Amino acid sequence: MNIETAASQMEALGKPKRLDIYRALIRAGKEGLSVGALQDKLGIPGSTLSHHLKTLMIADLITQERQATTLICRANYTSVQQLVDYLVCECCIDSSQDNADCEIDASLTCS
Amino acid sequence: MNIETAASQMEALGKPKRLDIYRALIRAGKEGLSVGALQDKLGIPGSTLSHHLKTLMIADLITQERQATTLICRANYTSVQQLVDYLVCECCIDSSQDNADCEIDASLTCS
DNA sequence: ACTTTATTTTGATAATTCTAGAAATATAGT
DNA sequence: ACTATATTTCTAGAATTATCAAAATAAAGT
Repeated sequence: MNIETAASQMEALGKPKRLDIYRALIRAGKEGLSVGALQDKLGIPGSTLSHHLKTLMIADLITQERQATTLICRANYTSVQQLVDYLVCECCIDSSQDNADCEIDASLTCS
Repeated sequence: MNIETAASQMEALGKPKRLDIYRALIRAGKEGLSVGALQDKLGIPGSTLSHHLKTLMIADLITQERQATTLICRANYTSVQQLVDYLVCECCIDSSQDNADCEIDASLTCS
């Protein structure tokens, strides 16, 4: 992971509509969702949705697989994990203090 | 956490310079870094740096504390954790498949 | 070939954002 | 009050981005 990649991924997730799209795909799991299903679910015009999906694709945050005329979109779980790692996994390494009580907790506690 | 907040935080981290600033603060730990120290370390002009810090502040990703004439900046560890939770913690909930083998791993394995 | 369905590309406009020099402000020491 | 240090605000130009209607493309059924 380099900083340009990480920043472009963050940027891709940095607009409410694209974050919405991405989270819908995270929720959808392995089955994914077609472009049309996303369009119905989120109420975004096709051309706009297509642009946003392209941005997420270029950032390697989602994948697409064609099934006849429909395109199935899926979240790329590996890349988001690497992104999160890049963001927080060097916590406190430049600190001269004792890091034992570093406030950041690397284990996510999903509620 | 709502989608506007999450998106604005992602957007704040979505430019290489700001991500660099943020990661420098993550690495610095509780001690934090002054604006001037960041300027020296990253080679960013003062006015540009100040704008970026303001963006990170508004997004609640960092905090600032004045010590005489210098401003100490620190990463807000709580907010980034909430952000990561928001991003991945609803993984697969809309899936009709068995989620047991969901590919996403909620526990970060920092290497 | 034609039609239908699904999605992307084109193109154009509006809006936002990045950047950094110059000037202004804030704080504290002399 | 004056000076020095640290940081922010002002300003403006360049660059990027978001949006979506309309046209184009892709795939498969009739």
